[in-house]
Amino acid sequence: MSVSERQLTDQGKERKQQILDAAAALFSERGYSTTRIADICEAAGVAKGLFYWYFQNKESLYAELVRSMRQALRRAQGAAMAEGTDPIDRIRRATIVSVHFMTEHRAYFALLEVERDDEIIVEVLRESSSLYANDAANLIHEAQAAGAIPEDLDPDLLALGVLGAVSHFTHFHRTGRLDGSVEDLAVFVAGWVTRAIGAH
Amino acid sequence: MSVSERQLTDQGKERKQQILDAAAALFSERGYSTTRIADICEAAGVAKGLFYWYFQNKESLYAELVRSMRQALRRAQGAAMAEGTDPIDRIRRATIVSVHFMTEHRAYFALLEVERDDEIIVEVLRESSSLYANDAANLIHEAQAAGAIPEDLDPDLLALGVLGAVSHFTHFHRTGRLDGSVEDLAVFVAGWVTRAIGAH
Amino acid sequence: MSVSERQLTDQGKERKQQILDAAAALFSERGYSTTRIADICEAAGVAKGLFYWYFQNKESLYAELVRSMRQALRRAQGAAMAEGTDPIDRIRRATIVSVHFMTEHRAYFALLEVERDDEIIVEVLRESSSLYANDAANLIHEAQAAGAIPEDLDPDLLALGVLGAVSHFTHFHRTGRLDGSVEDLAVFVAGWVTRAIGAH
Amino acid sequence: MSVSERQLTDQGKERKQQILDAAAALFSERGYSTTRIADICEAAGVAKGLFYWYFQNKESLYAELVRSMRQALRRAQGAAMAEGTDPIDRIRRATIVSVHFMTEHRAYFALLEVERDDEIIVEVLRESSSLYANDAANLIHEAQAAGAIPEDLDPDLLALGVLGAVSHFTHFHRTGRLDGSVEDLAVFVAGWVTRAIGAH
DNA sequence: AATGAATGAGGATTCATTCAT
DNA sequence: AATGAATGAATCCTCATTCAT
Repeated sequence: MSVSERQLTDQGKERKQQILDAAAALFSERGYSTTRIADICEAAGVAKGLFYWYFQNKESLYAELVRSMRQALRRAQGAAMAEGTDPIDRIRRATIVSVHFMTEHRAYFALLEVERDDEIIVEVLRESSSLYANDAANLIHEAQAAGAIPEDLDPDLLALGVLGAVSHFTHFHRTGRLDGSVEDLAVFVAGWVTRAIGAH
Repeated sequence: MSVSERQLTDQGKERKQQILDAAAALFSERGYSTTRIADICEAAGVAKGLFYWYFQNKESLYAELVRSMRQALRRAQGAAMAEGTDPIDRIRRATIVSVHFMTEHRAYFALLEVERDDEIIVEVLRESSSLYANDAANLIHEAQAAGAIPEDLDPDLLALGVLGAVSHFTHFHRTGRLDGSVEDLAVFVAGWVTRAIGAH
Repeated sequence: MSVSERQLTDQGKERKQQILDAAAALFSERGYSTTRIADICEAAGVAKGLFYWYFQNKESLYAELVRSMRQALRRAQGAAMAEGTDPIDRIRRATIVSVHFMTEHRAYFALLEVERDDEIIVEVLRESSSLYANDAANLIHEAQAAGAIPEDLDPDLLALGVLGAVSHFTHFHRTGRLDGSVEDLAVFVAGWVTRAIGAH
Repeated sequence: MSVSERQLTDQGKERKQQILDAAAALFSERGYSTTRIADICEAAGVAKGLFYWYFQNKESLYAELVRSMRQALRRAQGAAMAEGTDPIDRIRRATIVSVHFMTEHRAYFALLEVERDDEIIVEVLRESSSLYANDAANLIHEAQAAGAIPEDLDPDLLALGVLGAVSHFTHFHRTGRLDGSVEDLAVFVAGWVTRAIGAH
């Protein structure tokens, strides 16, 4: 019976989470390739061999980490975009929520910036980011229809811009190049994207 | 005699460049840690031992690659920012030039996105990006003094935003998520940052 | 209470046999060291931990397999050798029976050809083969006394020859290098050894 | 440049042979799977990493060992079979030479009896044995045409018998179950196969 | 009896770096 | 300058065996 088709007990799920958490912390702190499986296990307080009871290998642990984080972010964004009807306002809210979420879970989001060599991981990352870009593009389109954003701007490009802005500003925050409060940063980023997409 | 103080002949410089080029191609294609020194030497057509005649180690080769690329970009930006006197216009020009430059030398700029585990590499990258951010901040400051940008926006944040926008739009281009011409993209990005910094 | 002195219920004996059968099949198919205990348990449909309720370890399972097979072969040979009084004829019969038996239980006899690294396994194998060689040597001796086999041939060498012939012809059969019927093969081998021991 | 396409210098060939010899000794002494690559390197007096300069992995070292030994045996047999014109005599000579050769190089031939799990190795072994069987079959055929061997015996089966006899008797010798001189053994085996193939 | 999680020693392999020539 | 052989630390992963339940 291979790892993936293993049916976990409640205790098993907990153990697995322990390992995931330990890995997330170490990856974001010292990087992916610098973190040894032995380190992860030690941090989680389990034997080295147990790692392979729960995960196929290092890479698949990483993929799982990224996937779970993406889901959480998606939920937060979804909630923010659902409220209100003004599309511009919803983009603003989603931006603010995203900045908060990504700075709060900095350990997890730092993971997105480690090594992007492996095909599988590249795939997961791309998939994960395009979801948000899609949502944003839809909202922008809506806003353009309502006359709130100039029609001559490509909605897909604008959406990528929004996505990139959030990820870049939180990146700067993560790497210690910003010192104000997260609250202020979120508002600033929301303002930045609002202006950038040409909203009036 | 250590590597750094070695006096290279013309032929030596060529040889070294061969290695640098091979490394750049491989790094950007398969990533930093996935590329072995043996691969680089094979691609450059030299023996493995020769690598250490020209470079201290793998890390310092990387640093050299990044540094040389930064200098080239700097020159291009410098020329663009020097022309004209309107600060906003100079930001626009620098943005356009940067987008062009970074997409033209995509192999090199992909290097900036490899994993950032090693302290030295992190340092080189940070140093390299802050130069541009600095220039931008100065221009923005100037524009604010001239009343072309609202005073209540933090110039440093805006500068980071400009830097981030250029780097993420070219990233999307590099990873194949944009299909229009580079010309169009550069103009779009210039527009994006102009609006985002609140220029009127 | 150690494994060996465990008193098994009927159901227990069945379970144990399930494991033995699964192991025999896997060993002969993929070899001893390539077969993991986990594989055996999965094939037998029991949990990994249960293995150690019935067996001391992997090696002793193997020894048990070999021993039980040897006994069965011994019984078959014994019956064949008991009938009739002509020693040469008894060797022929035993040979024919052995070839039949070993080809019928090919899965089991393939086990004898796994690697022989472990001391214990070597011991079991040697013990097992020398019994047959002994029987054969006695018959040959008898035949020599009766003038049916030249006295100048060493009976022990001849006996080993008989043993070897049976085992290698069935080996060739097992590995697919012979295609005729088992019936024919058995007769051929009997003829081969009869001639080889110099019977007239 | 992968291992196989590496062009070795004279010194390199020597080094490689050192490793091969050390491996042969260890394999035959303690078995294939029990011998670690670290052991081989230690015995050969080289660093662990160097192993992979000369060999792809453990398995391919083994295959190379088997191949080289087969060639040597083939040469010896070839010489023996070439002399004289009587086919039966040539089989006798080849048998005697083989027994001598295989007992002299016992370390190498013991290798044929270790682990046969891996596909590649099975292939090498089969290939290696079928060459000899082929030669023998041809000689037997010739002898049958000349009326020296009964026509009703299948020459291919007889040839396998010859092959098996040589390998079994030398196996018994190797494992210490025979104590006479090699000279005597060789003569005995030659007699055994001569009688067994029905020569008169 | 039975389960499946947990342990940890062990071994193969990689690869940056050094060295003799 | 150049070569390619040599080194050995580092690390992933396997798997027999034990343990708690």
